Amino acid sequence: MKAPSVEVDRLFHALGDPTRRAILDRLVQRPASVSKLAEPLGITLTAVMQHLEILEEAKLVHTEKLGRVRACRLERAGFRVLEQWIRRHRTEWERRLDRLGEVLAEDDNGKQA
Amino acid sequence: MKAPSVEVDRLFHALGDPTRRAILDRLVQRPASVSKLAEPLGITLTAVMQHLEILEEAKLVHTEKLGRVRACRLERAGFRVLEQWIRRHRTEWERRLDRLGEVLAEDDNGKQA
DNA sequence: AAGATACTGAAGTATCCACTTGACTATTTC
DNA sequence: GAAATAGTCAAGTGGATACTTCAGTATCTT
Repeated sequence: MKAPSVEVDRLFHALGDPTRRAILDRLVQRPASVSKLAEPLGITLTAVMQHLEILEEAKLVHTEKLGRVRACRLERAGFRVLEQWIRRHRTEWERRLDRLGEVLAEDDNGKQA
Repeated sequence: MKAPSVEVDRLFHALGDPTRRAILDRLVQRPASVSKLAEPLGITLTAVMQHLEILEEAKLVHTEKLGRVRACRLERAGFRVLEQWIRRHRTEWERRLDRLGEVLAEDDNGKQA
């Protein structure tokens, strides 16, 4: 019954590339066309397109072709998946780390021998 | 003045692999040795070691060799980087998405023509 | 001390990934 | 309608990545 992690895979993979995070940072400022996005990145249009596909699959970006221009903007869904993943993990994670803290404190006492 | 993104790179890259997330999920339950981690994964010890190196570089896991066993446990730092990244981005992200929402609402009105 | 256990290191492989080139298509704009 | 613009498609390349095997090396255990 475990959720298929493919969604999370795609998300983290998308976020794992600095060029893609740069694109996101750019789109936070304002929506943009593919060529506007490519300009400061120093890579070809084609490469940007490929990044955009990955960002779209991760539901971090939505694009839409209007005339000859492809308009790109942020999408909410991907970011929600990220927040959910964190929320779902934070609790157990913190519990485990707290328990660890206790153990390590004991270790430190023991270490004085 | 931009923070070097190499830390975030490592983090998202580490989280982008399902085997590594499985290892983390395992370590949330309890600390474990390399072979205990390898057991349910169906891959070699060596492969697990390689994943562990990546998780260590991302500061998600700490390992320590005790006798002939390498003890693996969660580490706080990586998770903190993740939470910080989100916190730092959430605000602008939400602002942008809200503004988008307005624009899209307008579009929807316009669409009725 | 001999054997088992738990890794470790080096090297190899197959696949993926970011990126390119170059030829092409669809839209403006003149 | 010709030229410029904005993107698209197919194919290829080089370097990472996720593994593997196999031959060690420490560290228990008996």
